[in-house]
Amino acid sequence: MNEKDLLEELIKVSEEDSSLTPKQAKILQAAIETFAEKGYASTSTSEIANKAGVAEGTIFRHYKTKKDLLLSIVSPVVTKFAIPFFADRFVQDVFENKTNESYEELLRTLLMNRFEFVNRNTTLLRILLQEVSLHKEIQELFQKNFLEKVYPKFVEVIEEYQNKGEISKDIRVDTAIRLMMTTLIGFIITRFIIMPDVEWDDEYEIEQTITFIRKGLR
Amino acid sequence: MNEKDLLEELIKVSEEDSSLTPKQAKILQAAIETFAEKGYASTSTSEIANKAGVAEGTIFRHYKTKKDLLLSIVSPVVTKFAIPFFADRFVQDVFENKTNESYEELLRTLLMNRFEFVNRNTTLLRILLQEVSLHKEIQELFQKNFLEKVYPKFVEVIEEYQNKGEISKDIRVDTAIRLMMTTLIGFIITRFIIMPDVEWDDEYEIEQTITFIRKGLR
DNA sequence: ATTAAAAGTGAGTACTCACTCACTTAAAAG
DNA sequence: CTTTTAAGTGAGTGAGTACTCACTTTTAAT
Repeated sequence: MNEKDLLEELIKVSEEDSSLTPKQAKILQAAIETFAEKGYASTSTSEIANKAGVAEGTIFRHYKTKKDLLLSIVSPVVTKFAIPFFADRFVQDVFENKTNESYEELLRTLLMNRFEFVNRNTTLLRILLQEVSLHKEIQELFQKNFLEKVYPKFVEVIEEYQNKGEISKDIRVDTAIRLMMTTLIGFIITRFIIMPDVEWDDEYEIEQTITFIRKGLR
Repeated sequence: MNEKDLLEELIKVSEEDSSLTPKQAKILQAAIETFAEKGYASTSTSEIANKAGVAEGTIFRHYKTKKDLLLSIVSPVVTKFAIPFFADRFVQDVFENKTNESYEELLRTLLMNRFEFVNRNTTLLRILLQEVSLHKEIQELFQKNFLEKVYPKFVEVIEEYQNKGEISKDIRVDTAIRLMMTTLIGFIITRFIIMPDVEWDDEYEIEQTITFIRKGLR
């Protein structure tokens, strides 16, 4: 049901201009399902072809290698996960001092934003987490996006709210970023990857997580 | 250099009574190195045999299947990571109300204890993290150890310190455990797996992490 | 010294792997 | 309608793959 959602999202994302053929979409869908279930290395191209209802050669018409197929799935997830961290209008306003809102609102927006993203793309995140440690191409993508897009913005935020007195000046900026991010990401991974089957009171957990960070850094 | 440490630790652990032959130790060492580097599925038994200086058949003399070899490496890590969470004497004292120390000391002991363990066994943790999502045998081991060994102890701790007024009673016990654990584990994984190459002021980071949790849950 | 059990070997087995290529079919361009 | 380009096919290929087994060597027990 939400399989379609994520595929649509990927289709939109992975090929900026050119659109995919129906068979190519089928290949992506089959690859995503199988990679998530058995891992990249244990998935054979013949299995993907079978599941997609396509000849094996068709895969290699569109993707030079099997690894190419993996990267075409995983790369847009990395960038999409990093970039919109700060694409939200409210967040941009905060950065440009257009609001006097406390950073509680910033945290909430940030967390809910990424929460929804992962909720819609759990399968893709699972593949990403499984493969990131084995493929340096993915690691480099991660590093590039983090260093260029996410990290500098976080430094701004922390420093600004240190000046406003909402974050303690006793804590180093890098340490504050680390604590904030591991709490946010730790929550999302626990919620969707480690324990997706238990019943979650999402609203409550989100609020408690925000409070935890606020009080922890104060 | 610390490769020997971890192997020795594993040897002690993996075979409770019987000792390993030299060749079997070589096999384990080679398997650990290669699994960590390329992942379990992309490592061939012939490669392990080569690196260990052993005939391929020797591997299967000691381990029924390749997966058996993986589990013999990973299983003791799971239990060793979970059990001594509370094996430390001080921590036991705390549980049995033999001390009036604040839970700041509990947190510090807990964190430093696990910090040192992972420091000595980073390679093994890397393999564990890589493979846990693909092998339900490992997942079950995890779940069993967590539910039986770690979780109940954590419930005790949280409730006790809620009564002592060091942890807010407004927060659900499960939520407090989640926030505490993701912060601790998030730090350790960031420190040793994600960013092992940057220079860390470990003492500082440990203290800040403890302060963060304390203030966050208060 | 003899026997029995365990450890070690490496060629062999049946099978799977990612990838190729000569070819057919469909779509787009002129 | 004709030509060009792209999409799709599937049998074929050589290089592995995990694992077996008949055999040799080493160790331990009597």
